[in-house]
Amino acid sequence: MSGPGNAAAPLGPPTSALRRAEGRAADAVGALLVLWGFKRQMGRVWTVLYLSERPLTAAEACERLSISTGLLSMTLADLRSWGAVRTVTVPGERRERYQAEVQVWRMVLRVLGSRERGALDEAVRAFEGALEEARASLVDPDPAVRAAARFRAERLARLVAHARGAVGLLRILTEAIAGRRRG
Amino acid sequence: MSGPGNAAAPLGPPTSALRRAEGRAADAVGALLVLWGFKRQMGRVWTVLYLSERPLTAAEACERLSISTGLLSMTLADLRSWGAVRTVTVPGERRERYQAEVQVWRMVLRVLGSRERGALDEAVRAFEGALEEARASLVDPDPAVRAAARFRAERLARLVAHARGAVGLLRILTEAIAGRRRG
DNA sequence: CATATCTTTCAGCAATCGTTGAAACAAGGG
DNA sequence: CCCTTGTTTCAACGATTGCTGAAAGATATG
Repeated sequence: MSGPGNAAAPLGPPTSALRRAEGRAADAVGALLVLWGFKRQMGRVWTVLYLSERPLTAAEACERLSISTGLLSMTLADLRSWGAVRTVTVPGERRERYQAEVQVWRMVLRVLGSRERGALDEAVRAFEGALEEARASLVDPDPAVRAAARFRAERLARLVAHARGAVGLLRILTEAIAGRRRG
Repeated sequence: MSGPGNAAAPLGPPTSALRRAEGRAADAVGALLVLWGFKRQMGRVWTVLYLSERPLTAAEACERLSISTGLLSMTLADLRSWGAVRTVTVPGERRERYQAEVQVWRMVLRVLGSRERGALDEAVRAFEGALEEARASLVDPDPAVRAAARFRAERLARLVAHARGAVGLLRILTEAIAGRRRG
């Protein structure tokens, strides 16, 4: 009991064009996720699972991606927290297997609907706080300060409006596509 | 000739509630941009300019943000390359002044329309390349390999479709809001 | 052309982030 | 209960990124 592929299912070809294809796709998704402020490995791991016809074990995924089990474990935790990967337990099997969420749009929108939503909410709070402080200067003895306060209050109000607008747009998008079939 | 505020216009209050408000808003925007894979200082610099009733000099911006002129210069280069900041030259003035793009939506969409567009195009190319390689294995002597190739080819095709769909959605969004007034 | 003022570039340091390998932890099976 | 197998956590290290200060590059002025 040592080879990477064992009992349960005949493993794919150890090194081949298919592996290269997997690697390319995985790196492409990884790069996309990095651009969007996520971790590269989240994209790579998800992709390898997505391109597998059956749930993979940790060892298999590590081997295909050339990463340590520690990193894989942490990355899987991230992915599960976004609902991008599910853990599958085969009845008589000891080790767990991991399976990619295949409904891509739904997954992406769920992330937008929570991560971006949270960030935007926080931004709104910050803008509103800043707006409060700016308004406090509307009654400053110095007229120049009052004028500056007016201007900043107006711009801060616009920032609040924009952030609120983005939240609204986000809600529309997520709700619109929430009630659909297929991913 | 040394104080941060000089001739041209009476400078705002050196330290005040308004400055705190600016700082809060700047940090909030910075955090948002980081989340989206940009540099924090891009958000901070843009915000300070956006909240100023007149274009600021480099020295003023550095002072408000507590960053070096070197960093400011690099950040301004980034911002200009995205069209988020304009350089303004006052007639008899030696030093330049910087002014924020105030049409926020337009600005955001221009960025999405180029940065994300480029990244997605690259992803599409990678997926298509991977798909080619997978298809090469469709004629493998080993039936198991052929089956694996079929599965991967199908999934890769979906990835291509999704990426293309995203590009399309992006184009719709940008074109839809490109022909609008206000930012 | 020399000088003064402002901007950009960049080598080097600082801080952050990513990754491994090993230890701790969990969950059966003898 | 111990041993085996599998998973998670985490300290330490390495790579990447961010920032500064100083030097080089511009540009106007005398």
